[in-house]
Amino acid sequence: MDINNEQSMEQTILEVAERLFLEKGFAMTSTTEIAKEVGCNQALIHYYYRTKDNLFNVIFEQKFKTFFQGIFELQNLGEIPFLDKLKYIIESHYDLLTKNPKIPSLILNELSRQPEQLNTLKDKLHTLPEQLFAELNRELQSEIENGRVRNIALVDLLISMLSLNLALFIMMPVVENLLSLNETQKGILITHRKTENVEFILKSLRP
Amino acid sequence: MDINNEQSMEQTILEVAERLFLEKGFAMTSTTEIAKEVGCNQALIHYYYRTKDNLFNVIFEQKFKTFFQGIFELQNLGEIPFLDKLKYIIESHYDLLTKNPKIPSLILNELSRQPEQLNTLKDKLHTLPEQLFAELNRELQSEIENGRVRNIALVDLLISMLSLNLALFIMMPVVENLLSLNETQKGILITHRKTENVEFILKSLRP
DNA sequence: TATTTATTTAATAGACTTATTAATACAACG
DNA sequence: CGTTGTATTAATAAGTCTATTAAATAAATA
Repeated sequence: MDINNEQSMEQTILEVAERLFLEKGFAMTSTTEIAKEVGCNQALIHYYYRTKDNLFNVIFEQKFKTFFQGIFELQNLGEIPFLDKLKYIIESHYDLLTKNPKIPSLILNELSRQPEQLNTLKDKLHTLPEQLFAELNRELQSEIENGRVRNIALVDLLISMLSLNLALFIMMPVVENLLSLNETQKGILITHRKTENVEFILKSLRP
Repeated sequence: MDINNEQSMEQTILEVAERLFLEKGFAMTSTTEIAKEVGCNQALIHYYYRTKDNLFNVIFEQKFKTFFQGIFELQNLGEIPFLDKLKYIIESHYDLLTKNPKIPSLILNELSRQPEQLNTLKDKLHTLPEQLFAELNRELQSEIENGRVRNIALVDLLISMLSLNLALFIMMPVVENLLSLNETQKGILITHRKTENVEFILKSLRP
């Protein structure tokens, strides 16, 4: 496990902990186990991170940010047509999920463990999506008025987009097992559902 | 907690355990805590159910069955048009989720804890969906050929349906918190998304 | 080199967990 | 009434988990 010649212990612990927390969640991962995988003494975990909670929150906060900032940083889209923009947003979001397939489950599981955490995190996300929403809404209304998109509320559209993208990744551990998918097949499914989701949404928006 | 004058202890334990497992998951619920909520001695849990694992699996299996049988028992639909049938399936599924909003999270969380469990459960679900799928596929193909539905694979349609229905309930704990929804508002959202999902899907299927 | 500082370990306290066992209360029944 | 079987409890073994402390080692610095 530890051919981490050059890497600092502190960093190695963080990485191992991240992997284990993502795999098995907070409750099912012990500092003892992290230490064993790192190949160090268990006290060292506490030396660097004081408490298990703290270690977890360091990781969690980082993942949370990665994730939500990834969703909202949709600048430099400029003046492309609305539906193209939508396609781009769906695909970016899907790509983000593909790169971080286990973050959603982590967030959903652990936020119900410590719901207060949400308020702390809400503040730290000053990347206010309001602006983005407002602009998208303006464009959507314009498309509807011009008869290029059927009548639909932005919030409903966004929930549907989010649902279609997110669900596959949340269900993946079960799907994988149930259908006995190997890595290749899993990859094919993921790639396929990306285009499928875009098509499904755009087709639904036709006037 | 226990004005369970007439109910047997064995049953009370099961019900309290069910509630706690659904609320907080397997790892975060101790037999000590279950006993405390039931108002009995902790040894009694083990007297009736031997191990915590066993108690959990009794509950889990039952929920798993409730859930998947609920999905697949779509008899007596008879000769109604394909799109009506689809609407009915989506709505039934959504109603099932509304009645059991926490089961999906339970299944997703705990199946990754003990993946072997899936094989056991797979066998017990002899309600083979193959027949249903075959029939649905026949009807879908017919609709496509007759130009009443755009070209789409059944499996993709089903995944999209499942995703749209499931995602809201899985995200609900976070959504609820993030938007500070009270029970009423939550109910409104859930009701609204039911019709929205049906519309979103049917609109997408237009040729 | 000597001394301070940072890293790492061994040992362990203290809390909690699951599970078992033996003892007790309670019921039914002959 | 006394006996038998079930339901329930108290006590506790054995293990794990987090966190702390003091000692040992390694690194840095003067």
